[in-house]
Amino acid sequence: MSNLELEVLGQDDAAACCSPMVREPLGEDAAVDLAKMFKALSDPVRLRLLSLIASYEGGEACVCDLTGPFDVSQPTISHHLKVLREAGLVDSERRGTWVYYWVLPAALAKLSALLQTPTGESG
Amino acid sequence: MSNLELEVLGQDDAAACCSPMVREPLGEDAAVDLAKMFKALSDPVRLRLLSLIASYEGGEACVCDLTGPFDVSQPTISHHLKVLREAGLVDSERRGTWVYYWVLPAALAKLSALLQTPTGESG
DNA sequence: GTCTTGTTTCGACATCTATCGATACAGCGA
DNA sequence: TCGCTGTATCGATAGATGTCGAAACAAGAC
Repeated sequence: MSNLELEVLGQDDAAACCSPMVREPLGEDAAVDLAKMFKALSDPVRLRLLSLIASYEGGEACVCDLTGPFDVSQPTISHHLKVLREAGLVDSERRGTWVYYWVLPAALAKLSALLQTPTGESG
Repeated sequence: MSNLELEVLGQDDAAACCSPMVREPLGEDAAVDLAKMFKALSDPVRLRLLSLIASYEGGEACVCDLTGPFDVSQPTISHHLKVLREAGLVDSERRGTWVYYWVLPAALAKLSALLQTPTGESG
């Protein structure tokens, strides 16, 4: 019971990690972590993969569904999926022959919150 | 008068550009454009530069304020600022000897909206 | 165990990128 | 115009990255 309580407190601490980057200067360590995630999003194929995965009914897609819509080879798709996974933007699970991928909403929400601008200032 | 009205309508059209990428699959052209912006954000120094610029009183900073806080040379700072500017994330203006940079909130807002996840789903 | 399908990893390669010091350019005051 | 400060560009370099086909690995059916 006491171990469970400690874990919950730990999660609370971790949740207080991101405010808009325009509010106060980013630290070096935070910038390194965030740059990794943005780098994962900096390729058109990977952006489209992420979007396609998330758009699927049920919010997940099998790799076999992902190799057709792109003009790159299957190993390249695998490579891109690995980059997304290692950046913490998606997770995956093997179910028999097939491997399924899904987007991690918390990671996107973190980046979205980071890029928030002060309310009402849209240009 | 009629020309002004057309321009206003044009701006209204441009504002209706971004919905969350998790909602429906991104197209190829949109992905290429967006990847460029994410690529600009994929370097730790550039992230910190963007954040520092936006955090300044008045929302803008002179290059002379930006060369000190980083462990890279002045030409490297210039190069990074150029990348940010060409990605449409910042704009700049020379005022005599000094060059000032400021963040373009609409660009950040566009990316933030793109990364929005369905309300209430944070993990 | 063999064969098949699906997926990941490997190695090579062309291209891209962050960084540097040197240099060119921009602006100002005397 | 000259000398100075501030900034952008240039050319070179080492390291990173997207892509491919081949090979290795994972799982299922017979």
